[in-house]
Amino acid sequence: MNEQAPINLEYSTVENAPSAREQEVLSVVLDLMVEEGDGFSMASVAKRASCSKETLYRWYGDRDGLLTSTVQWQASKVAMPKLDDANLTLEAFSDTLNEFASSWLSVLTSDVSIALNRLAVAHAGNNKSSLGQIVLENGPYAMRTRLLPIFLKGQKAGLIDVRGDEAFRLFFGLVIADAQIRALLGDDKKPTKTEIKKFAQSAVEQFLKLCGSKN
Amino acid sequence: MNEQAPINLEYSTVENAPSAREQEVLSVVLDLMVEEGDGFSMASVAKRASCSKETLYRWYGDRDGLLTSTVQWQASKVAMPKLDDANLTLEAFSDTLNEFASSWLSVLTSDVSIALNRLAVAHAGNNKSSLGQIVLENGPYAMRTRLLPIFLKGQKAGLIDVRGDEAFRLFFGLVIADAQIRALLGDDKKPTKTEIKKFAQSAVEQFLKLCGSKN
DNA sequence: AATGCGTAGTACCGTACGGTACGGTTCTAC
DNA sequence: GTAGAACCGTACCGTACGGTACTACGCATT
Repeated sequence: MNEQAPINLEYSTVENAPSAREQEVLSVVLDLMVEEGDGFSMASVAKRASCSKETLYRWYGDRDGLLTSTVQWQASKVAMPKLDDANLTLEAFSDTLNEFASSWLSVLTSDVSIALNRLAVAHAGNNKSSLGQIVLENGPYAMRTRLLPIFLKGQKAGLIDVRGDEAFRLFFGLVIADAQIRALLGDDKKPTKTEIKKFAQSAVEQFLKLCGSKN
Repeated sequence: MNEQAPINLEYSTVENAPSAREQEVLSVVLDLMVEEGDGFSMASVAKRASCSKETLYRWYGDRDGLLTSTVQWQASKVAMPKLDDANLTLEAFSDTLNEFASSWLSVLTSDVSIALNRLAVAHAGNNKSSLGQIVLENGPYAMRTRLLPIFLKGQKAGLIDVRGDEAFRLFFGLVIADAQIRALLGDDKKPTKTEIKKFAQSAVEQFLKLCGSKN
């Protein structure tokens, strides 16, 4: 999914990590999602992955299970970014936020993330599966979980002054703004690398201006 | 699946306001969208609207035509907010933005809006229809078109100092933040009326703090 | 060599749904 | 009053797809 993973329990144990062959299958599913959205059939997966439908059903139970495994696998692939350490300068704090924001925007506007989020949004609408919840937990919630400690460090270092949940909402808004929903709706004007850099930098500046405890 | 709809010309012209009977049908479609997402069938529409499927196909050509008409009808219902007039005080400007923000957040987190956006996002993924474009134009783009004149007036009155497109992105982010995507993904923690008020007020404050030309 | 497991490939089944056809009824215009 | 259109209700058709069953084959262990 668009973001990283506070690791999925089913895959957090060693023996549940997908094998190489399974990863081939899941990778095919991701490709098909990007190409065709939710419309791809089990047969198309089997054909492109050179496996039988029976195998798909034995491994994943049903279509929803396959989708769920794919989403969780993708979530598990995003690496956890390392935080910065003890004595924190405004410079380092700002840089960390900046890098985080850039990476976040890049991921959210990537083809895979868009396809995954579209799928999750669609499934959240047909009360058919829990993909919406899964993406929600591995997307916005995970980002929040990751950012809060950073904000906390910034606050302890006296660099910002704001409650954590407000800080997250503010940071999300400044960084992402309308980029994600526009991408999901099919806006073809996707931000370029340089625009992303610019957005991120601007967002961090604004964030610090609003939350900075300089005054 | 089906390619082309023999689009009813009466609905493609300007004076295409749906009749009362048609509004009954479209209203049923909206209800079913909220209840079942994209999953409802033409038969279910016909049954609940007490009309025949043949009528649906005669009026709308195909399923996509029905969805398109519904989306456009819903879009046409959103009233244009009136701008404020000539000599502009900071107070009035701020109030206008505040009301706009509240209303915007309310709409975006309403059941109907969520259902429509889910549908549009899903269809933007299955390159099957142009619903994504339609919602994009009647959603973010329309909001932008509506806000830009307001920003311009504020700028001419010396209340803010920022380029229009940047102002829109900033305002969107501050007001909406993660509310819409969370709602689309099925987050059950929808903002209450009072939270919306608070978010809007806070967003406008922050907007003015960042764009205010007082310094 | 024989046995057995896992899987590819494919044929098959049931169902749901988009779209059409048609008989019967109501509304409208002349 | 009558013709014709619109419309309701329903039966029907074709197809696509989820899911299952079955066969054949590769490969390992014995």
